[in-house]
Amino acid sequence: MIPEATVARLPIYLRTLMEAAAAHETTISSERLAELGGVNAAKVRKDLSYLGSLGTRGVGYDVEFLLFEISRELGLTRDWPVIIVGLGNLGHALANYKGFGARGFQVVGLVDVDPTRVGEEIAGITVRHLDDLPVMASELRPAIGVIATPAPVAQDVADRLVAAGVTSILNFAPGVLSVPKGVAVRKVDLSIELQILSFHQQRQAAQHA
Amino acid sequence: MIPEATVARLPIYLRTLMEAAAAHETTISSERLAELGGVNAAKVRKDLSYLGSLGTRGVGYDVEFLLFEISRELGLTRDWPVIIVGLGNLGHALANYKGFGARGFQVVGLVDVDPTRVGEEIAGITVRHLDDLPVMASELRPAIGVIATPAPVAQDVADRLVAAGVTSILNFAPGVLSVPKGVAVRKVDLSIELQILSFHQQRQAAQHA
DNA sequence: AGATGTGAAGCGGTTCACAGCT
DNA sequence: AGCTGTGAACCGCTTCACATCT
Repeated sequence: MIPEATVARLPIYLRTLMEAAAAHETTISSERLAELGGVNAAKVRKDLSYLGSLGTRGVGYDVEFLLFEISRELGLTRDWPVIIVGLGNLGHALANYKGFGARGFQVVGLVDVDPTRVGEEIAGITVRHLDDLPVMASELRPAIGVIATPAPVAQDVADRLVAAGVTSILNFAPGVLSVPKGVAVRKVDLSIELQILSFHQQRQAAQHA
Repeated sequence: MIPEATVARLPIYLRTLMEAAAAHETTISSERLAELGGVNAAKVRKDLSYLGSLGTRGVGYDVEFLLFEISRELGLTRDWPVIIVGLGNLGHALANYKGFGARGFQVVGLVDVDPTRVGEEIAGITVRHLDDLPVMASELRPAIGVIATPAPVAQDVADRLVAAGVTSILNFAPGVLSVPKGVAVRKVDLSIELQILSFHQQRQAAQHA
């Protein structure tokens, strides 16, 4: 089984390889891949070895081949329909975010509870009511749900998404979500990141005192 | 020294404690704190022990006291001026994000290169040009820089922020930033998160096949 | 009695160093 | 000769289990 930490780095290799491909490099060493990706070369080799024996000793890795293998491993050779719940500041920005659909993530549905927002069209998609989720689920078969709601309703939204068959959730609301086993949750929490930076900032300041 | 992993969890305890305080609980056990924060009780105790001996055996932790101690450790007892660079979709949303300033993070400056955006007023702050950064730095003394630009210019922006005296960076642009030692960088990468979810989604699908 | 604080064991991930292949 | 693939050492974090204190 591929370690979680490795999975989290595969996207980095993917991006790095795309840059290499764009620069017309056909082959790449673990050394160079590591340098471009900001990691250690041994780690690159170990990570890639989990996907199989993909390189050629004495030569390196074939850029195109590796791109394909990683894409396949990450499940990026197919499209994943995405539903965004909560269209405040952030949800709006996400709905309009172009790079979103870039690699196979297709926003297929937008959901909110605010009656003034329901019916609005954002990035070509009409916002529907949270209560419509079951219907939308059978229509759109969403795989990934993005929660961009205020914290207090995030758990309820998560429950509804899970009930609608979503098994992957990207949560921007602060707080812990509890979901059944088999449902993957990734959390993006701005205020946690800022607080971690604050800690470093304070330590930095203490050193200069 | 406090382990990095512990620092990353302190904000979670902080939020949990604020909920407990709001519910008028005056004392809390590691068990309960763990449950609310979605972690293990032994971990809570070990984490908190790095800040000192803050609890009372047989009783638990005093909510208000612990709130203060964690806040202080994270450097949240003072304000950190924040500058946002890049006011596209995301930067805009960030500039308007209220919860941002909630705990001592004050957005003091907005920067872009697009002449059509420079001069625009967002959330009461006038957008200035990237070239003004040195001047803004001496005026505003920013501690934290938020990069919400397209990937290709992120490194240049980071260099300028560092030159302007910023020692903490929150980077929303994909890719690796190289910064001098002593500068802290936290990365928030939407597409990496989605790709990790894609991996789980694919594994999930494989299991149900 | 009850909950903290912590040595020690356990675990996952990183890094080293080199055998093995081209 | 050169670079991959990988066993083994290492490291940091997690978890256990219990001595310690109120």
